Amino acid sequence: MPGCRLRRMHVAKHLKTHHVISRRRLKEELVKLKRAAGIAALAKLRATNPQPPMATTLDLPHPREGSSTSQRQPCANPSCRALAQHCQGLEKEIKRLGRSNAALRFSPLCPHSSSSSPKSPRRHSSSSPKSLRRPSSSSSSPKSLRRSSSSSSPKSPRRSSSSSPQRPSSSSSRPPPPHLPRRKMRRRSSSPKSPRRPSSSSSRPPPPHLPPEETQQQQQQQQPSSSSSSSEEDEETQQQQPQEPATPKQEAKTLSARRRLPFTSRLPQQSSSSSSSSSDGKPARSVSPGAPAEDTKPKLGKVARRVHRAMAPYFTGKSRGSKIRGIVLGASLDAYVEDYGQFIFCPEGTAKMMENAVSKISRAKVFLKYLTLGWSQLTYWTWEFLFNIPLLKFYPAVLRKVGLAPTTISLYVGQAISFMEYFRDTPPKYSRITTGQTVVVIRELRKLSKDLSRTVLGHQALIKQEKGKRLVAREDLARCQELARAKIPSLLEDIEKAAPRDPKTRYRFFGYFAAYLSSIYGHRTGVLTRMRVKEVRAAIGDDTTGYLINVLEHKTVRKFGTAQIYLNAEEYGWCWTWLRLRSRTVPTNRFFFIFPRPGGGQRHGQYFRRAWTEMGLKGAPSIMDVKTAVSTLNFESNRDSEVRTNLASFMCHSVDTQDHFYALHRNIKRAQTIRKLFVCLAVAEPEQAAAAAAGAAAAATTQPREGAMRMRASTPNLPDPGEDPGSSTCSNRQCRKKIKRLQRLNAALRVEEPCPGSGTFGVVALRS
DNA sequence: TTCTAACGCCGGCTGAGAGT
DNA sequence: ACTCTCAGCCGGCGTTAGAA
Repeated sequence: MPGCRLRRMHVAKHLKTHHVISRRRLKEELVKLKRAAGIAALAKLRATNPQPPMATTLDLPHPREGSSTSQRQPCANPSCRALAQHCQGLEKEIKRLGRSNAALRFSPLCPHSSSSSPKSPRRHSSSSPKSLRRPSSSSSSPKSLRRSSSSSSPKSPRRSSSSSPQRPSSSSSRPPPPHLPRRKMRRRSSSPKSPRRPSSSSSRPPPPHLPPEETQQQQQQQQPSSSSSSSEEDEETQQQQPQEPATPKQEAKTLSARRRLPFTSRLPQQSSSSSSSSSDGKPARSVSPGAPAEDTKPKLGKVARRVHRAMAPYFTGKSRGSKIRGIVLGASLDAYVEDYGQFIFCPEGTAKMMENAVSKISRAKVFLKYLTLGWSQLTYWTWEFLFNIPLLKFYPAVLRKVGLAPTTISLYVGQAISFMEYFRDTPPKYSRITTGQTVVVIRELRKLSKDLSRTVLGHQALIKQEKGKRLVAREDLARCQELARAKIPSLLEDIEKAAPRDPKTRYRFFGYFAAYLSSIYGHRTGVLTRMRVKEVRAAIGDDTTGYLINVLEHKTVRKFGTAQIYLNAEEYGWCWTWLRLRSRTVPTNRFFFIFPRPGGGQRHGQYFRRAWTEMGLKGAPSIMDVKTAVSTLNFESNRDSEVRTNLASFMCHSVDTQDHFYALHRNIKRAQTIRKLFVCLAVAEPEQAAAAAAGAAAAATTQPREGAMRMRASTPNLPDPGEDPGSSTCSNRQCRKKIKRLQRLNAALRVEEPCPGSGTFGVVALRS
């Protein structure tokens, strides 16, 4: 007040002492002071660089305002500045849309401009009322958000879009938000020939997320869409295109992709028709149901297709990696994901584990990106987008559609669960999603994961089947050993003759040495690449007994202890020669094999393949293929379970694992033998059938699982299938009889007679 | 009938090879 | 450098059988 220099806390009380001013003036002054205090508080808050960034721009100089605000300094927070710019863009967009809306409202082609009244019926599932709560707008305060959500009845939930923040959600003057359910109702109620309403759709803001009821309905309505619906949808998506929330610069690279986001995309088959229909305002031409090429592909719901189109750009291109890593979710989400990354990051882990952690973060980003599709970026910070169960259900389907293998899809879902659990335990400060909702999301993801596991099992079987096609032959393994043994000494000589740091000869030696050791022991690549110099130097033994190298760092060290490599004197001599030459290469680490990066697994594999080809052996197997071959030979050659176990253990995996993943002994030959036994069971005399059953049991034990072994252990009278049945000294008469029968049957089956008919072989064999 | 230990299956999760 | 995908252990949980 003029003349008043008093500074005290209770200004309102003090002003009452100024009896000369009117009540009205007093009120005005108080409002001014409150506003100034509020703006000062906002500026103070902005200075702290808050996360999530402030939605209000009240304390910032506004371009349209005059000197009153221009005196204030612009915010130093980059997120706030970006936000302010974004808001400006949106305001422009609103203006532009307002103009086009006004133009269309008075257009003669818009007979339904009045039909967009809020009274139009809407259908909404009431299964998840919380999910129907929509964040209202970008610049609306949290209060307004709550108001809009609470004011809208469950039956008519609505969200004002990011592009029209000023519009009150209950305003009857504006066109209603484009609720797809309503659209569906319209479709049902109107005849297929009814003209569509470009005005309402064009002026409508885009739906910020996929409404659950739509996804459900669309899931149910998988049949080819009618011409009107498809064109309508198409037109709407086209018109909503410019209203997609802005994304940071990294996403600008995928701008073209973003333009194909759900609700912003055109269906490929419909693009031409849509443009024509929207231009002349007539219903689009019908699309032949059989015409689309997509009919031949695995079917996805409409929503899933759209989401797939939005997600696909992140999974395309030569390098699979870089795209999903570059996903930007906005300041609030990115900050949270960063925290999550710090949580899963293992500082003590290997380089590989760190890589895996990076991938895991990226997958969490994919999950978030997926759920945020269609939402305004300015409302991400509420995290309400997470609670979208119907959309969640499409997650595996969309991942499958972008070309991920079942195992990877399972991993994606599993890591989404991990992320959600972290979210449940550490909810972001401003999250509006309740713990109950988080639990529901996790439960849903677990269900998805469980359903996927069935597919994964089938996939694993297929993978193993594929491996069978490229199984390395026993002869090739033997030849590999022979050739590598002959070549390695000369390679070492070459290294000695070559320039000190010449990598060419060195890598050839690595390849041959890896081939040699792998073809003998079938170790994983990691055992060789992680073998340290000191471990080779510390090998146990001497020239007469040979040398044993214990490799400490490998994948299954916890279960099987050190991986062992036994070398004879000559082989160990190669190692010493290499260690002598190794120092000339200026090694950067303490591993026996030197690669640019510690480990260097993939390079090792390349050198191995190169050596394999140089030796003139068949195919181009990986080291894992050789491991598979060695495992298979173990199963085929060793019927003694103890020997098998020992060999498997030396390869640092269990017999079960070997049986499950590696050993390809369940081949056609074995199946043929078993079939013969079945045929015998069917056609032979009861006595012979019993013997055949015993034989079948023996044949089946070529895949001895632990259970089977236990079973045998509990029935000591039965001979081991590997040993000669006749050698059994069982005192049981019945048993001896049985064994003799078995002997006869085995002898009969050994007669390799052609089997022209499916059922005749057994008979012929038995007769013989 | 209930409790408990043993056993085996299967899901979860991590490590690592392969590919780009 | 990063991701995809396969490999493979670990632990939870259901089942079974023996003991109380």
